[in-house]
Amino acid sequence: MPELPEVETVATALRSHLPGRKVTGVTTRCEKLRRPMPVKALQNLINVTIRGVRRRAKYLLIDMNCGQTLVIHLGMTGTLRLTDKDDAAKRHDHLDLQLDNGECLRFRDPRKFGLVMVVKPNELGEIKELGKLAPEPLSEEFSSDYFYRLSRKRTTPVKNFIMDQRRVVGVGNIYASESLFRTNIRPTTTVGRLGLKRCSQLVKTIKEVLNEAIATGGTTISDFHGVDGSEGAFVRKLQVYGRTGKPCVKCQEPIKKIIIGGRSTFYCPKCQKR
DNA sequence: CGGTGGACCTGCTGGC
DNA sequence: TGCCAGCAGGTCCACC
Repeated sequence: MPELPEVETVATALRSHLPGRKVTGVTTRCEKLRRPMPVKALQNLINVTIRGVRRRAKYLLIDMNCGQTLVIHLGMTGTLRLTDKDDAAKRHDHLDLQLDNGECLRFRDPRKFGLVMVVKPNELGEIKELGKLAPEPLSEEFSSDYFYRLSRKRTTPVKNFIMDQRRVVGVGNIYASESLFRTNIRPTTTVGRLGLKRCSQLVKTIKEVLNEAIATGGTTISDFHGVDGSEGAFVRKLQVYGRTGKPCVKCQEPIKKIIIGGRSTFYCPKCQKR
């Protein structure tokens, strides 16, 4: 799925297309994703103009002129595309917003782990999904001190910790493995045992990896792509993710794959220390 | 509260 | 060639 860089890539693209456009029609083809499709609230967006597009964590926030915000989470397999209004919808195209320029914002999500909500912006913090979110990883609030303080006495593996959206948002399974590889930290390491120096390196590296991924338009694994269908280029910079058995780019040792917290995790057993 | 494991969905693929 | 277990970028909830 889309982790922060992929969502940011989508948000940036939408920002240059959507603001000022008026919604002329809404079509829903699915009753329930992670939550029930808010059909009525979506219908109320007809004839409303789009004010702007923001991102918070892995959520896309499309602010409307009526004072409502359309919240979309892409889950594992969600995509947003701008299509021509005449393009026939395919299986798993769950939501269309027709626009006044003849285009259509189309949300597709085969696995239905995504989320569509319509809320008032001042209620964003009260929504369960958005209320408990941690600082943005690219903000100053996500600092070495913050990380060090928060991780003391925590016994969870460092990989789980950096993927926990209550500690820092936006880091998912790919960038977690990549960030730990670059800092030579083994994913299984108990986070509370990392010293300030390694915490500091990890924080810095997470920012670096996310920024690089944003700069290259994200990572395309199977079905992520930009709103125009383009593919993310960060996939070519992956050093451990999905490289089981292949030589480590630093030491040639075969990359190992293990399961942590139910998720595939990749690391170099020689470079990455406990 | 903290940590873990399963559930939620559908589609693709690797290995027999 | 064909089948199916296993796996997929996320989040939530129940349980210890």
